[in-house]
Amino acid sequence: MARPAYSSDERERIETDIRQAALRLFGEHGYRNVSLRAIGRELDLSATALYRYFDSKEALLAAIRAEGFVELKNRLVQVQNLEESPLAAVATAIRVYLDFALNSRDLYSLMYEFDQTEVAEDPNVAINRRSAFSEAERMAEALLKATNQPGDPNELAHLFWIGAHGLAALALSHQLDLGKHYDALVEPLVQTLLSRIVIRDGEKL
Amino acid sequence: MARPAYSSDERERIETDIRQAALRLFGEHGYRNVSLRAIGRELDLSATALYRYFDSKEALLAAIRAEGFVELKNRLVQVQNLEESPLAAVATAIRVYLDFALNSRDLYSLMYEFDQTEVAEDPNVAINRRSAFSEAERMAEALLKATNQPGDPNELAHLFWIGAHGLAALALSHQLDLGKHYDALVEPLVQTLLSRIVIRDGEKL
DNA sequence: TAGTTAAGTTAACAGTGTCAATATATAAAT
DNA sequence: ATTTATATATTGACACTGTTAACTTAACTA
Repeated sequence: MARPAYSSDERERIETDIRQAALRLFGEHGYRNVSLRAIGRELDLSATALYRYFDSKEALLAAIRAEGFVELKNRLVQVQNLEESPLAAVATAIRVYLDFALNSRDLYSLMYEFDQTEVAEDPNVAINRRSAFSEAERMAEALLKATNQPGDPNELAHLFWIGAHGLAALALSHQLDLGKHYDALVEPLVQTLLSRIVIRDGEKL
Repeated sequence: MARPAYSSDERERIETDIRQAALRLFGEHGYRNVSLRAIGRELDLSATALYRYFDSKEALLAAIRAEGFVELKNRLVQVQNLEESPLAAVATAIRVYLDFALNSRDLYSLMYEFDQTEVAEDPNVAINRRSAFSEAERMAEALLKATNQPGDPNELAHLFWIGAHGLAALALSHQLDLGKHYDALVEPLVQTLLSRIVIRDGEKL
């Protein structure tokens, strides 16, 4: 009996290489215009070899999406670990979210692309997306608790997410030059979102 | 010398038919999965005949996008004509925007899809998009004037747009079930956005 | 009637995602 | 050491894609 020629680590490494090469090419030329053959060429593999790692081109895209939400979640977790007050955490998180969207715009675009064959989202993507969002909920919950106010953490988290994503999406679809209007828009947006929370005297933003 | 066999009206009609058939198919199966042959089949035309009306499949998509922004602008204009107070106009406009996004979700998705070959947007799309946005600016300006407050109408309009689009985008990418949370989310969002404006006593929303 | 030309078709091209058949190499079993 | 099993990868093929060039058709004017 034969055993796998590749160790689990090696396999994972190749899988990651494929994801990264694909992400770069998708970002450069657009998902539609990147062929599996082109991805394979980048890694000295044939197009069909990719099928050992992903069921289809669409599945490869889903894997990239899923990993993007993991990365986003990690950054949001880190914010909570570093920031002390819940209020500061939320304000920083919104900036971190925007940095992620704008600096990894290829990845972020793929994560939120609407144009999917099926209305149903890839299950793995959905899980990781919810996992990232739950960090926003945790922050909202902490904020409500700290300010001693009633309110639904889920609803508040949605408001934050809506604001951050709305800003990012407009910036990415050429509707907004964030480089130019960053301070003029991000500040008021954060302030507006936080205005729903009564800030205690002396609390620092 | 021969003259066009089709009148200008007839040509425009066919062009519209193509756009509509393409939009429907794109919505059903996704842009990537709809071939020009499939669009032609729908209209009893060969795929190549479409090239008499659009330079490429991408140009057909751009035409659909452009027309979407015209429709959106028209609805925003209508809101201003019907609503009396600037405050009511803004609140209604946000709901109209969301209705448009959710009821014409295929069209709206195409309008805001990130995945474009070129970073440069189609010029015609850009013009119509700005034209729609300028209606939001007009409303913001009227609102500031009516409440007798300082502030940049452009910045305020951006905040409205960010909120509306952020909400719509999350709803469209499966992150939000607006049918379930419409009241719970749209109301607070509108309130939050309007909280930047000091509302005079007795003014009706 | 002849000439001009927009509208549409057909045939072909290079390139696509994907699958079946095949080769290659490595680890275990004999 | 040789055989055997099997994960990995390649090759060749399939139906289909967007697009172009060459061609046909039909309607208008001169």
